[in-house]
Amino acid sequence: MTENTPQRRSGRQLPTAEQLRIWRDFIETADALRSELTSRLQTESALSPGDYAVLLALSEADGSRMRSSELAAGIGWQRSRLSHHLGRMERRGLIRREESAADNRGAEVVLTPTGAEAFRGATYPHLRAIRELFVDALTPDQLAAAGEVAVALRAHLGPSGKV
Amino acid sequence: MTENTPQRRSGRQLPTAEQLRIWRDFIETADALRSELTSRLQTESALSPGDYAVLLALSEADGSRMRSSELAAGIGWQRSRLSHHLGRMERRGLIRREESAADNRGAEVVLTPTGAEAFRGATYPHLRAIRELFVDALTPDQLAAAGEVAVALRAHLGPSGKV
DNA sequence: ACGATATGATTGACACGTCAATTGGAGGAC
DNA sequence: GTCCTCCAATTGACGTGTCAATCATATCGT
Repeated sequence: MTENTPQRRSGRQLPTAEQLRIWRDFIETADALRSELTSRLQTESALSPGDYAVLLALSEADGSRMRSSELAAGIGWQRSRLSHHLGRMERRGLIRREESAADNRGAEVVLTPTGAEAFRGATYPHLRAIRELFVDALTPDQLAAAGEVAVALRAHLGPSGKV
Repeated sequence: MTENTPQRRSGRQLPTAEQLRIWRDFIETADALRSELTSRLQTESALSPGDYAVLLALSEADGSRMRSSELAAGIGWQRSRLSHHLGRMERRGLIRREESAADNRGAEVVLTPTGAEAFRGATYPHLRAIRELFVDALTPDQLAAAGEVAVALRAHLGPSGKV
């Protein structure tokens, strides 16, 4: 337990030390990246990644409005998460909630001018940050490889239907 | 804004649609992976990734005890985060806090038998899950590529010293 | 029409994370 | 010894995320 006993690589089920190192590099780097991007978005635009995802979906939506459940599905969130988040965004004036005409249970989420403005201001710096922190860090080959790795992982993960 | 206007690729600063797709695949997959692993750890061992990190560091420490600030540095957390987390773990009996003999300001974090037991029970399933979800999903080449991508991203990100 | 059930959305409780402010001892200058 | 400053750690406020429970409306079967 305390020594690095030579692995019986006869092939039971545990990753080797090298595989584990790669795993940690991978997941920690992804985290560091997400965290840096979050911090830039926050300081440059006063938006969280969640805010950005919601505003992006809304600004692409017909009439800048969506049914709450469609929005949740579109960005892959649980309804409960969206509901909490919309509450916070509504307090800040980024969105507004209206009753749905078609279904009295439903709610429609509407982009406010304030929200649209915040999104416009955030888009360019955000995309630039992605380019700086991700795209520019990799060679074209590495970028392609990253894409393939992601696809392979997702395929192995997702047959059960997760997103 | 609503049409996909042909990008002036004359090379300003924004990622192309393809680069953006890879970025999203990458970051969302990493998230999905983290989330699935978290969920397994939780259901199989009733531990969060944070708990696991703390218990791992403590169980490797001399005497199963560490100064709080060393622990924070070891797992790369802010002190405040650790403090909050230790509070929750202490309530569950996984660790204990003692005053440091050497420095009356300091605190020592001690692994309890309960905590040691929880960690023992969690280790094997957790490593197996990493193998199943990550290692087994990739060809050896892809695994190596994932490692290189992580290193390149970190290098580009970290010269300033982030972790 | 009416009761059972399904669905859209919200709520409450709680874990987790960050930031800023605070507490209280350590250590140096004098 | 007395300040002043530094440092370890905690605390409070608040945003974020999950899970389970709740509420109200729709909808289906009869």
